[in-house]
Amino acid sequence: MATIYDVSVMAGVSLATVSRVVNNNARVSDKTRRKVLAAMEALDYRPNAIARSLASNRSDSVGVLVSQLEGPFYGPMMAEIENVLRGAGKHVIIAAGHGDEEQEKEGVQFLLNRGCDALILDVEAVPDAYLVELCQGQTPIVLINRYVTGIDDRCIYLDNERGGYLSTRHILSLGHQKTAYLSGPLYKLDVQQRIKGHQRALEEAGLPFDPELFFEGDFHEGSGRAGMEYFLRLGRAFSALICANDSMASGAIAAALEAGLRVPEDLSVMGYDNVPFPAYISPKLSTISNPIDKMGKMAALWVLQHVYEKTGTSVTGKFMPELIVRDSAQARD
Amino acid sequence: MATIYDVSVMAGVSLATVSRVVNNNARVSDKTRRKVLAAMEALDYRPNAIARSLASNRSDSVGVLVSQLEGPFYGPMMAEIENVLRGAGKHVIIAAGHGDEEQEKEGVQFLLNRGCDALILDVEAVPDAYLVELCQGQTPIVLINRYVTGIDDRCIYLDNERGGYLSTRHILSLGHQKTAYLSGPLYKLDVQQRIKGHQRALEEAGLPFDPELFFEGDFHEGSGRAGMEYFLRLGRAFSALICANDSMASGAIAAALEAGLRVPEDLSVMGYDNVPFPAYISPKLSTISNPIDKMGKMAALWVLQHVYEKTGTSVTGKFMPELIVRDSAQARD
DNA sequence: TGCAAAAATGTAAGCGCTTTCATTTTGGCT
DNA sequence: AGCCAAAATGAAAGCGCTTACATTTTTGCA
Repeated sequence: MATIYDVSVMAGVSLATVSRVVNNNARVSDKTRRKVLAAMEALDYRPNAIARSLASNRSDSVGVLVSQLEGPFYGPMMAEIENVLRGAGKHVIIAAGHGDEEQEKEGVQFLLNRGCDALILDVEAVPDAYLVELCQGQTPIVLINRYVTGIDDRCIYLDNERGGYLSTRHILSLGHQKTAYLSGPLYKLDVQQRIKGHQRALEEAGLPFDPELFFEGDFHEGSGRAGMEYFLRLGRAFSALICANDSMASGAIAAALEAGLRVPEDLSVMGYDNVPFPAYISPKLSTISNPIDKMGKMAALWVLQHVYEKTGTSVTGKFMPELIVRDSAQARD
Repeated sequence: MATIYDVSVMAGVSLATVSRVVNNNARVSDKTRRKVLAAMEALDYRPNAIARSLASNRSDSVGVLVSQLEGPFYGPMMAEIENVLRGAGKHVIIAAGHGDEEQEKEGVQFLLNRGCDALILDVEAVPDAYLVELCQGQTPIVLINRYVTGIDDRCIYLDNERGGYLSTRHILSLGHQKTAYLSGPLYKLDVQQRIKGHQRALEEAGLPFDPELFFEGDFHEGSGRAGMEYFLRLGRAFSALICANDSMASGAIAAALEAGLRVPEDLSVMGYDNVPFPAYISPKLSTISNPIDKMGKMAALWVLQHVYEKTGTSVTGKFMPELIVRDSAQARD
C-alpha cells in the first residue's frame, strides 16, 4: 500500500504538500496539485484512515449504539442515519448494546476508543446519571428514544405518553369497555410512559384500570403469544387488546386466531410502532406511528450541525406519534 | 484522557512495560504488573484503539458490508456476526452498500482504510472479478450469500437452485397446475438460481414455464403488491403464486385479499427466506428457509479461525434450504 | 559463591499522517 | 531592477502506541 511518503517522493514535493492536496484545506499551486494528483493516481494511493485519525484527532466517523441489530425496529433508524451521514462524507460505526447495562457501557467505550467524532445512542439499560456524565465529556452525544432531564437538548424522543393515550382513546371511541393491556418490559421508560397514556385515556372515559388484564411481555412475538394465552386462560371477558408494540400484537393475534377468535370481529387489537410487515398481512394492524427513522435522521442532522458545523434544518427533539387506523380494531357490535 | 505515558510515569516503569501488561502478551513480573494495573486504575486509563491499530497494524475489528441496514433480512445476520465476534473480543464495523456498485466499492475501501482485520461482504452489485482481486489482497475476505468460482473457500452461500426447486415442487405436489412466479431483480445471481430451480421442478412435472405469468419485482412489499395486481389484470387463471421472497409474498397476499381472493382457498402463495414476521399473521406464510443468521455465524467463525487463529467447529460454505409448510399454500380443490 | 541462561525491563525507532512554524518563491509595484 | 507582502512549500515535531533489540536483573545449578 502506497503511503503519503511514496506520493511525495514521486511528485517531488514534501509530505506536507501532499497532505494539503489530499485534505484540500490549504492553498497549493495548480502546478503542484496536478503533480501530486498524478502521483496519487499512479500509485493508487489511499489515505490511511487510522493514521489520519491519530494525527488529527478526528475520524469522520460517528458511532451508533443500538439495542439490537435484528428486528424491524432499529433497521430503518440505522439506515436513515447512515444515509444522512454518508451524504456528508461521514461514516458510521455500529455497535449493539443488547439492552444490557454492561454491554451498553462497553459499547460506548468501544466507540469512544475508536475515536468517533460523535455518538448516537439508543440505550435503555444505563442510568440517567451515566448519560449526563457522558455528555460532559469531549465527544458530543445524542440520545435517541430517550428523554433525560438536564441534557434535554441532546434528546430525540417520542411522546410515548401521548401514543399510549391515542391508542387507548381510539379503542374506547370504538365502544370497547373491557380492554386488556399487553405491556413491554416495565423497567423501560417508554413502556411506563405508554402505560401512563393508556391509563389517562381510561380515566378520561371514567373507566377503571384493571391490573388483572395486564401482562408484561418482552416486546417479542413470543411474549405476545404468551400474553394472549394468559388472558384467555384467565377467562375474563374483554373485547379489545392494546399492545405496547407491533411484534407482540402480531404474536397475540396469531394466538387469538389459533384459539378460534376472529380479529377484529371478536377481538380488536392495537399495535404500536408501525413497523413495516404487519401492514401487509391480514388483518392489517391498526397501530401508533413511531417515526423512528425520522428520529434517526434528526440525530444525524444534529451531529452534522454540532460536530461538523454544517448548517441546515433546525433540529427538534420531541416527536409526536399518530394514530394509524387499519383493520385490526373495529367498533364493538 | 490518560495516555500510556502517564501510566508509565505513575507506575515508575517504561512505556514498553505498560504496553506489555495491557496486551498481556509478554512476561511481566507480578510486582510490576500490580503497580501498572494500579496506575491504570487510578488514572482510568483506556488504551487508544486508533494509536494501537496504527502501531500494530491490526484493529481487532472486522468490517461487515451489507446491502441494506433495514428490512427483515440482514438484521439477524448482523446480529449473529456481532455475537460471535464480540464473544471473542473483536468488534464489528458495519457499512451499507445499497446494492449499488459504486457504493459497495466505496464501502469496501472504507472498511479497508479503517484497518479492519477482515471483511465479511454481502455484496451484489460488484462483479466477480473485483471480488477475486480483492481476495488477493492483504485483508482476508469472506463472501456471504454469493458463490464466486475461484474463491470457493471464501464463499458462504445458500443453494438457491434447490430452494427454488423445493418451493415449486411443494406447490405442484399440492396439485396446482397453473402457477405464477413473482421474481426478484433478475441481475442478482440468487434470483436467477431460484428461477432455475423453479423451472427444474416444472420440467420434472412435465409442466411448461409460462413467461407471461412471470413478474420481476424488487424484493420489497410494494412490488409484491404490484406483481399481484399485474397478474390479476392479466386475467389469466392460476391457482398458486410462487414468490422469490417473503416480503413480496406479503405484499402479494395483501393485494390478493383486497381483490377479494381468499388465501389459501382461492390462491396458494409460497414465500422464500423465512423472515420472522409472516409466521405470525394470518395466513401464516409457507416458505423456504434461508438460514441467513447461521450463515452470518459461519462467516464470523471463518474469520475467527483464519484471522485470529482460534480453532473451533469446521466451517462449511454451502447451506441447504428447507421447505417450511404453514398455511398460505394448500391442496387445490 | 560464581556463572550462564532465562526472565524482566528499558530504549528507541517507527506506524502514516497532520500541522505549526520557518523558509523560499512569486508577483505586483515603484 | 529592487522591494515587500502574499502565496507556496518544506522541515520537523508530534499523535499514542507496539516491538525489535539492548540491557539489566533474577534464577538455577555446579
